[in-house]
Amino acid sequence: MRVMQRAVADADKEERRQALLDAAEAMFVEHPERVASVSEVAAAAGLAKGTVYLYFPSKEQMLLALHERHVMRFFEAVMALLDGPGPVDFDAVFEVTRKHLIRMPGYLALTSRCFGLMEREIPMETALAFKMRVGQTIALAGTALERHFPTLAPGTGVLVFLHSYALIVGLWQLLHPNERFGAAMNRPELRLFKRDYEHDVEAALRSLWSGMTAIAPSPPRKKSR
Amino acid sequence: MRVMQRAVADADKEERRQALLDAAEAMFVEHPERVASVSEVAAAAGLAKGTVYLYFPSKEQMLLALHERHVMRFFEAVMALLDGPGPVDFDAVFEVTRKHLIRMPGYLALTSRCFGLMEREIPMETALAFKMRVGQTIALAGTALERHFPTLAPGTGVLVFLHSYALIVGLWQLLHPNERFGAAMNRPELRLFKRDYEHDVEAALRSLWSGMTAIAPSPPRKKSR
Amino acid sequence: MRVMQRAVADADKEERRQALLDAAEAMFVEHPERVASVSEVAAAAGLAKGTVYLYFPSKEQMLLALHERHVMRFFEAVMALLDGPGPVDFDAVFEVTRKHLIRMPGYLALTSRCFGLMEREIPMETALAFKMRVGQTIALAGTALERHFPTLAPGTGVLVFLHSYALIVGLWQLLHPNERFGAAMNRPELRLFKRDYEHDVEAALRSLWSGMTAIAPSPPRKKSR
Amino acid sequence: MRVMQRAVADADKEERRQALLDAAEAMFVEHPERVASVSEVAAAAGLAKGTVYLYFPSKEQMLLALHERHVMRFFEAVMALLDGPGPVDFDAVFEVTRKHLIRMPGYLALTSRCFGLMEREIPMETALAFKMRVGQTIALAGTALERHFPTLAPGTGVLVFLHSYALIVGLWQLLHPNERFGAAMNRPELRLFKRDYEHDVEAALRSLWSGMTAIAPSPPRKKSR
DNA sequence: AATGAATGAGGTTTCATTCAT
DNA sequence: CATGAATGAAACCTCATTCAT
Repeated sequence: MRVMQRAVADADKEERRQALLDAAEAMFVEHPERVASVSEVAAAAGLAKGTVYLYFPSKEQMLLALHERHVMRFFEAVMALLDGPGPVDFDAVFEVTRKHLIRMPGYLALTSRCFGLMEREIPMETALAFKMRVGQTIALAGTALERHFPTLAPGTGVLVFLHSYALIVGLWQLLHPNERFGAAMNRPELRLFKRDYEHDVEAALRSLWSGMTAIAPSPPRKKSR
Repeated sequence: MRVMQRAVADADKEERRQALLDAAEAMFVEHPERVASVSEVAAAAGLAKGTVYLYFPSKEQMLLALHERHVMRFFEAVMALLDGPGPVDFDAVFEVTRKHLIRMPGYLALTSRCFGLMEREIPMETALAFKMRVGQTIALAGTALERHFPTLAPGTGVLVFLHSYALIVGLWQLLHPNERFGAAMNRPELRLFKRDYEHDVEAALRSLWSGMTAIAPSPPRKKSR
Repeated sequence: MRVMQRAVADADKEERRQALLDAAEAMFVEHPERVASVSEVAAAAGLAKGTVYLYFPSKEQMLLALHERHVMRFFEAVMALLDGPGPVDFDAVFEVTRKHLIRMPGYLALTSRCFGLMEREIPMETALAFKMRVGQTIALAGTALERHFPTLAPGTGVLVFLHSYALIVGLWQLLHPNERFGAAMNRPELRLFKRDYEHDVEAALRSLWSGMTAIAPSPPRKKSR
Repeated sequence: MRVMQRAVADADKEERRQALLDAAEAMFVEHPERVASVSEVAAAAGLAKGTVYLYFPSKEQMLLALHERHVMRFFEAVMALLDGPGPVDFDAVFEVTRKHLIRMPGYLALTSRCFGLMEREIPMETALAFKMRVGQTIALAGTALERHFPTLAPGTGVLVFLHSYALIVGLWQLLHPNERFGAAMNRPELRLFKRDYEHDVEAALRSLWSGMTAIAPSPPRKKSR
């Protein structure tokens, strides 16, 4: 029985908690189509199954914590941009989005797989607390966004995030590259699905934002990949 | 052992197949948060568990068939509109969308739950064939759409459908009403999530289309609910 | 995968159900100190783990069913005696008791292990229904007993069974032969526990009955083993 | 990490040991239907899980120690009565029994739950030593009892204790009030199980003793509750 | 001595799928 | 064709025990 180094200090424990989330995320990146079992996650973190339950009350709550980490990191970055000194336009926001959301491989897999899935077996109070934390964060970001886009009516900033988020997640589900099909995707009939997800999402978001903010839906100034 | 009337003629068999899909759909409508088990579906169709496997090679493929039926019915309706005699604008398309997609409760639950989920255990050829059929249908609809919206560049009609579809599915996941929270959703901090899905989706689609077709993102002429 | 002969007819199913109870009982006889796992019971019955759940909704309910079978068989035998043509005295009742209760190896092990243990995880309605069935059976036997022991005040016949039962179970727990101690039990200090359970239980019951029925607590007419 | 004051002196250690037993007993009183986990017991004693293993080699042996404490305290009280100056009759002994055994809520729960259960994983020598200590104590009490009940044949005093003990434990298992059934216990079919345990046990013991000592099974002189 | 983080065997239950009837 | 009994691979979670700190 090989026993892992113990996390005694609170900081160490937090680190280990994060390591478990890292492991779970890695499993999602590797196999976006399935939710790893608890033992797999534990093994990936170099820990034993039971140890996971020292850090999370249940598997579902571990996944919820991972999801929250994703969301919060994204909005931290958004807020850093919006509260920062520089000018903010669609491209700036999209840049943050691309980095923290679109290109984070585990993010969308978890998000789309666990919407609703997660809120089933999770204690209601836990689920509500999660929703409240996230809701307030998004509300803040929405308000901040309105400061930079004067055409946004008050209260619609939050909608921009909501709709954009939905579009990103939805498109990912439609288009996310599926390696298993490999060369077969080159058949002409499948052209439709062999799209460049990142490019598409940018175009779609630009359209959406242009509709919502009445800015011109001009094409990106440069190829943005 | 009560034995169901046997389906001998091909037409009877098709009918029974559809009955199974109907049953599966009904289960989704009733419990959008979980995938019914095979025996539940069979029982709901008045058949026995084993019989399902006479009509579908696996559970996953049954769900895929249901999904395909959804998609095809929607696009049939879209094509009927686009190929019909009348004028076509956003509102007309949205009306079809509302009826065949947004208000079909089982549709979105299945779609969001099974994107990717399904492609896992499904034989590659089956999955590809499905994708090809759907892809061609969407391509046709896209071309037809371009005839009615002259501002759409060639090849972008299909994108309108793709992006709209993504937006609808994504928003549903974010906002679809979750009965289990009940009164708790009235807390002010949760205001953000207590939205009117149908109204939001119309607004979001209007914004997206306005961006994509350069039509004016004007509000609906009348309250559209 | 070796598949067991299928039980299709209701009679076959009941037989298989009984076979599972037999298997569970056999495990108790072999290892009275532990409750066998579901797989062990299934394997002992020549079935797969999952099959057990076709016949019992849960492990606990299987054990409860076994317990009920024990109790019912015992009271059937008692009723056969009490309703029979012959005269009935303590010795006659004890003889039935010895055969169906004291010498049934799995009976007492299960009973003492599962009193209270079982009623924890069992649906309340199930537990109540069980109690009601058993309660009525004992009440019947109590009334029948009063017919044969005129000194029993009305309503006390049932108490005779209750107290006797308690005495038997309690004594078994104190004295049931524990093979693991083997020769060590011969140490003089352990003389107290190296009793003859069956003989003791007879003496104790005789004392109890003599007190309850005011019959003479005379020793058995002949060595009763 | 809050570290408890260390127990260095032997007296302190014994005190801590007793505190653990107190805690375990308290858990039994609170939840007679389940055996508390080691960490629950430790927490109830204000100690950490690992500390338990400084005082007891295993959980089972801790429970055995608690059981032994119960038994010994009871027999101490019995001996105090029997060796005391006053006259001794059934009522006097029953009074001690009621106080130290019948009304000790944790006592019977532990006893019935752990008979046999405990002797499984306990080293044989430990189990034997326990049995020997208890055996000698009971033997002493039995002899003392014979001094007060001249009708008891030599060597039968110990049997009175053994059988009484069995009756008390057995009846408790049958009748101990089960709160979870609540109002449902008022159904007429369940009348049988809705007995007054303490009253019943007195009546049963009186019958048993009357049979064993040939004293008259007269009812208690006054309502004994 | 005291702690509590880490372990992992062990147990119950679900359910997609097979196949004898 | 239709049935549903049988299967057994997963999966989650608990908790007694160990041992580094």
